[in-house]
Amino acid sequence: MPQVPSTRWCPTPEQLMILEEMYRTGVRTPNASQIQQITSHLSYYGKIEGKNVFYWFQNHKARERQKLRRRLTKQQQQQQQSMPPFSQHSFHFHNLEDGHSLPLPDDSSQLFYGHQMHPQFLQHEGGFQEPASHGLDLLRRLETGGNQEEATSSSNGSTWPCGCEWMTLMDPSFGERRPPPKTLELFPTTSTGGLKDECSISKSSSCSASTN
Amino acid sequence: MPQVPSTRWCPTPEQLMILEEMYRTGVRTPNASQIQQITSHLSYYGKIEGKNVFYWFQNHKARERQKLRRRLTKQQQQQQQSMPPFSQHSFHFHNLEDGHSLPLPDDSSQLFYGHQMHPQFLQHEGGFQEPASHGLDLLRRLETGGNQEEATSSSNGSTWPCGCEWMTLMDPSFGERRPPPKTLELFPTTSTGGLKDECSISKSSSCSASTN
DNA sequence: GCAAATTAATGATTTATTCAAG
DNA sequence: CTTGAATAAATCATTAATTTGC
Repeated sequence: MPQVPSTRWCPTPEQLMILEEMYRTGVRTPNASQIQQITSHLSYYGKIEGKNVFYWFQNHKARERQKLRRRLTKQQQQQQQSMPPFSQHSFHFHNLEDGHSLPLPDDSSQLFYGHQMHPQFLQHEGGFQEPASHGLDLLRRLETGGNQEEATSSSNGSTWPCGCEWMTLMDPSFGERRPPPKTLELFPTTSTGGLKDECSISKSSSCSASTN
Repeated sequence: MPQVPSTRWCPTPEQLMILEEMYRTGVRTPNASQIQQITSHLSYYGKIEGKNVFYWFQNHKARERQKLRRRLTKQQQQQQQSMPPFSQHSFHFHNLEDGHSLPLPDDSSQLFYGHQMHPQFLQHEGGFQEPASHGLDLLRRLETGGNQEEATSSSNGSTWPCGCEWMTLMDPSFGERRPPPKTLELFPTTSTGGLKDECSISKSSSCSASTN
């Protein structure tokens, strides 16, 4: 019996395919409600949570970029090697192995691209016998119209589309796995122990308690 | 009237003082429920959200570390300058301006330190006439005992103490500010436009759709 | 004294890096 | 070795301090 519930999400092929298609279509950094929607759609194909979707886009974006970068620096290095050894300095300071800021294809918006997407959208050869239409029209609705947020940002007004998050979990419906019987680890692994702080209550705050 | 509601959180002096004291006491990376608690405690002194607490610890930790790092590198440079110019090479590769991985005082736990804290804890000279005891015993309860999570992690089992988050906002009670009438900016500033993707549905996933 | 202009702090996001499961 | 998860670093952006000319 599956007594070790496997700690991390394992995407099903369908989920993966849809995510990749969304990425190809331009989705890079979906915001909270978009993630919510994507999650519920993908949950049709298997267990999934919002954070999985979030992390997936983060990682995929980063690693695509990384792939590109490696490819470019490799090219550069080959060019460098094919040059006379004189011109080999001129770096030496700054980017020694990673090319810190290259103009790479990034997301250009917090929102989905509005441009017309490939209309065939995953309908090429029907890789799965799953009711692909199910996830499909939902996704399409995501991209074209049905956003009803943008005025429903409840608490603050700042949309805070991403970045941090927790507090209340979102979907206690999908997963129902019990926590692994960890032994209440107070000092997980890197117990540097001695606290050794260096902070100082430097200055009292600036803006006094105005209701703003 | 305050028609421009100010987009970002401005901590009150009390909030700031409490946060700094918690930091000094060893709190570095509180997890979701801890942030929840801290937030509700601090909300006594003014409007605040969970993400504010999260960001505060992130930033404070990072900037303390940065301060230390700068101090150290400055020392190093001075030492370097007071040396004969022979020994000036020996870096040149790796950390050229930031000392990428120094053994700095970091958080040593996801949880609060259990060690005995200064028992006076903010009770030195009563900087504020606020009922300081209010936030105080609450904080103390945070540090010593009253965690009832660790078994209440609802959805997945992974505590996922931090990192990302959104979906459902947590405290719609504190803030009640309307969203600033932003003009629905679809392409914020850096409209790189062309999408230029480079992705490839590289490989189908590994684990098939097991319910796990 | 006081605003406009500049600079410094710091709240909020994004990106890079690291860890660890499989 | 791939990749989900998490953390740290870098960056952006806004607000407060501070300076400067009047």
